Amino acid sequence: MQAIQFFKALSDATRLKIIMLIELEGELCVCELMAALDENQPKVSRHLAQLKRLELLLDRKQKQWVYYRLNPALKSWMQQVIAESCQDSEQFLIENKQKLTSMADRPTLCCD
Amino acid sequence: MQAIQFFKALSDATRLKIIMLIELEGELCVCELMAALDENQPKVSRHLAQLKRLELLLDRKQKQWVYYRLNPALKSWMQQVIAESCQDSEQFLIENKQKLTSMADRPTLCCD
DNA sequence: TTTTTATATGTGTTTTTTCATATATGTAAA
DNA sequence: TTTACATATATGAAAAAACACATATAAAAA
Repeated sequence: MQAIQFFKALSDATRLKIIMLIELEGELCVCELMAALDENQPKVSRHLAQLKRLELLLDRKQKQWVYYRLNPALKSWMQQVIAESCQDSEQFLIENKQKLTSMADRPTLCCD
Repeated sequence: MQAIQFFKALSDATRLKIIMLIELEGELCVCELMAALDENQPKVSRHLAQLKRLELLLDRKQKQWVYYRLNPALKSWMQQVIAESCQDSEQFLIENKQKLTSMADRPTLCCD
């Protein structure tokens, strides 16, 4: 992936928040992202599909849930950008982290 | 400036190239950017105005030219992002660097 | 099997972004 | 002053992106 595509992927608030929340949590499924972002399912799903198509995210299906994680094959400067911008965006994410934590019936990852 | 605005600013090829060329050259005026990018004046000017409004660039007038440079007040992670993406974009910029170098009647900076 | 929950996608609309053309400003030289 | 040139801005059209709604698929539960 080229720099320009990378920046385009991060230039939408929904996608940027998805990337940052996954950076913080390691892995999140669609319904967790819906709760954290307080957005409807098709909207979240579409942005995830775009990020997957661009190979920023990988997905993995477990039972009825699809979990998304950052693609470890991302160029390292891009991984750094995600980590650094995330550190600088406490305020940008504060509500979303709160909503994720207080989500009802949050699926558990512990048991494969 | 927040991360989202920063990524939006870099998400257009013309703006990204402007930023990268200025990173490489230190300072460039509108007519040099027109030559390097092979784009018309209003287009270059509009993107420069946007980058200046976002405080990514500062400008300075000398004779009839307006020179643009990176704003040194930019957060350091943002400066790093510019430097790193620039290093990773040799191919993206190769024609533009060539066109800048071979520009006819390129204004000189030496004499204030 | 039927129902429920989770996720994905097709379609039409709205919003945002980009761009070309026209116009304006400011400076320097004639 | 006028003119010429470099640069800046305004406006409307076109293109691209994001959106909502409806529907489709798939897996789990009843």
